[in-house]
Amino acid sequence: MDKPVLIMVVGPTGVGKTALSIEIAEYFGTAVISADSRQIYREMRIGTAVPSPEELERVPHYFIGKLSVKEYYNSWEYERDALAVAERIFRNRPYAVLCGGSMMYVDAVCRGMDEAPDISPGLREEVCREYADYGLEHMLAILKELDPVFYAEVDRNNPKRVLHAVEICRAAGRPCSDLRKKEKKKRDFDMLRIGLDMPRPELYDSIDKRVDDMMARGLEEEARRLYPFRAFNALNTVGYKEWFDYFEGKIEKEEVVRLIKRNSRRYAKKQLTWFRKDKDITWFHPDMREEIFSYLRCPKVWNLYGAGD
RNA sequence: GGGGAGAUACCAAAGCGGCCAACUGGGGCAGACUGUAACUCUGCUGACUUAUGUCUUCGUAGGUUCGAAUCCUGCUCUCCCCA
Repeated sequence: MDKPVLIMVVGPTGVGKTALSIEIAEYFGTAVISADSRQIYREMRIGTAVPSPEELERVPHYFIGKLSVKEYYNSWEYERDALAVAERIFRNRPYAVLCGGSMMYVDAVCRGMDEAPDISPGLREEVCREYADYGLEHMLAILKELDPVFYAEVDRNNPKRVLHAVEICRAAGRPCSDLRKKEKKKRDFDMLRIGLDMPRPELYDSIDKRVDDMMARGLEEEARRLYPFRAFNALNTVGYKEWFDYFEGKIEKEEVVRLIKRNSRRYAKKQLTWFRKDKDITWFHPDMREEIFSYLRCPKVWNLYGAGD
């Protein structure tokens, strides 16, 4: 019962996770660990809605602007790094706040990623080329041979998943299904999961407004600066990739804005789908500050009577 | 006032006698997803309901036909051209 507590604030993009997480961190006198796979890149600020300088002043933040878009990073590394940071915070504080909408990063902390080999750029390229030259059917045949178990369960329409499985099998020298364990990893802290959600029209409206705000603050310029790096995975991101088509004269500027809004809405939906599966999350409307804080002070009572939905 | 074109599901837009509950796109909804994940992939989108089921739809009211979104007539509305 004396374990430290990781307070997690999750939810779709644009609900207001940042503001809440800072309030919570201030209240408990602790720091915010960002679980956002794009705010981690320092060149992407406007389009990823990083906390403002004032907000960053209020409370220590981790994983904001830590990397360059040219650096490779993944959820496995995030798990390792985030746990290390949490441990450091817990050395002299009983609480920490984890805030983010990157499903897989949150999962990495909650459940943990299984061991897997590193994929060298060379191998990745090789597999990509095979796919380009011979097609998905060919890659499926390879996977079937390397790992019949995984072959049976992959989404065979999904090239990315298939290719990645092939990569892992080759790099590991054994079936990738061998590497997957079904249990969650043990963590030496408790977790309190707060989900933020609001009625869909309200959420979509908030997203639209935020995109307009990004436009006003110079998103186009930011994207233009990053255009040379478009091939890096970091730039395969809503709010940036749409611009690249515009820079190449493929679409109009109005269309860019429309697409960013739409893709943000879709992203928000995917996040909700993902987080809904986690039955340990207690959901709140972001305006329910009193309820949220009383839940944080006394989570057991809330769990007893059921909070949120 | 005269002539012409058109009215299709949330929007746009195909269909022009049966294979149509109706192509396609947009928008939306739902879901999958353990090392690229703001990625990548899937399903649904008339209702009831989930089945190779029933019912109600293609401006509206009638008609022709075994059978109509598709043909004919009246009406309503929209658009374009000439006055």
